[in-house]
Amino acid sequence: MSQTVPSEDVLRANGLRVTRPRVAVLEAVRENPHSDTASIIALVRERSGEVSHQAVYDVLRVMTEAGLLRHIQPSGSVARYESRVGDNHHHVVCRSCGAVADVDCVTGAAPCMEGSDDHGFLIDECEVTFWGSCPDCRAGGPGRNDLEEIPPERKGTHA
Amino acid sequence: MSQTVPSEDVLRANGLRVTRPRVAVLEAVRENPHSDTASIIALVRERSGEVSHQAVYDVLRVMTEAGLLRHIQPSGSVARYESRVGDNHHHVVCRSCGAVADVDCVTGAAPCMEGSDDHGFLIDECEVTFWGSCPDCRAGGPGRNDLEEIPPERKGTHA
DNA sequence: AGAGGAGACTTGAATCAATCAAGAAAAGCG
DNA sequence: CGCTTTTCTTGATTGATTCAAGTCTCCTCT
Repeated sequence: MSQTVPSEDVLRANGLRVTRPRVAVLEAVRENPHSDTASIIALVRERSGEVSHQAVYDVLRVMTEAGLLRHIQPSGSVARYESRVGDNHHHVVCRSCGAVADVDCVTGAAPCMEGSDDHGFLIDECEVTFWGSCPDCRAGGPGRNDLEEIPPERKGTHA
Repeated sequence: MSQTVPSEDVLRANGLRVTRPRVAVLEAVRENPHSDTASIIALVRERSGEVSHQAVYDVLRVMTEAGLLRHIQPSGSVARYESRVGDNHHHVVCRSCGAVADVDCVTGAAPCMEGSDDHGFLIDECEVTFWGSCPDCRAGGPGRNDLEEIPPERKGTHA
């Protein structure tokens, strides 16, 4: 896996300068996929001492534009980042605690591009988000955060 | 279509009190699908005189919980609402101007529920967002807003 | 029809993610 | 080794959304 390539090399290979904040952000996201910005800032500071929040925002934007990171933002959530890019995967989000997990899309190569009328849009990406409850929340288990229950806006869609 | 049912009746039928702000919000969203909250506030005030922004937020939340409205929020966008609920439709969003259009999902009844490993999540909804450019933006036409080009975070997904 | 009470609205302040701006620091080049 | 450009820091600001307290009004029950 490319996960073993040192972050410094990844940065250089993508034409990005190697700085302490950048290395720290990349490693934080690699090790903690789907983290939000606040968590990433905390992780970066643990790892690398004081770094301004602005630097983290800048780094996340630059690395996302470079294709090193992917930015996701389920409804009602703040921005989250992951280092798994370039493949064909989607996400499942827990309505109760906001937990996110990856879902490979196995239904053929382009299952969702078969939508009917595209209204003349030129489509380049299909993003799929599954909503439900995670194992911990269903069990009322330890992983359950005391977030407000996120209302299922329209249950039964596709089910 | 149910579009012809008076908004007052729709509210009553769903156990919601009939008030001036509620009627105005429902009609505004019916006539302007995919509007954001600020636009809805403006439309409501045109239609019905001064109404507090808080009232509009409250009404939108209550009507969404009641299943009368659906709330969508593509990455990087503010909350948007539509009155088309209960069916199996998705959205295509323009990266340049943010325009949203409806897309029926015709690939069988539950095309996207066939994701592989669901990590133990109990899934109740599958939300699909297509990203691309709308006809106006491709033409550089009059519909083009001067929004910053939203970077395609990972082009080619599913295409 | 009128009163009571729960629910809805208004006003005004607060929160919080995210962005903007200007100057200081440092990465990488020659 | 110094220069130039990019990046980082500091501090302020924006803007959507939420919170809180008080007033109003829709609906029901008599």
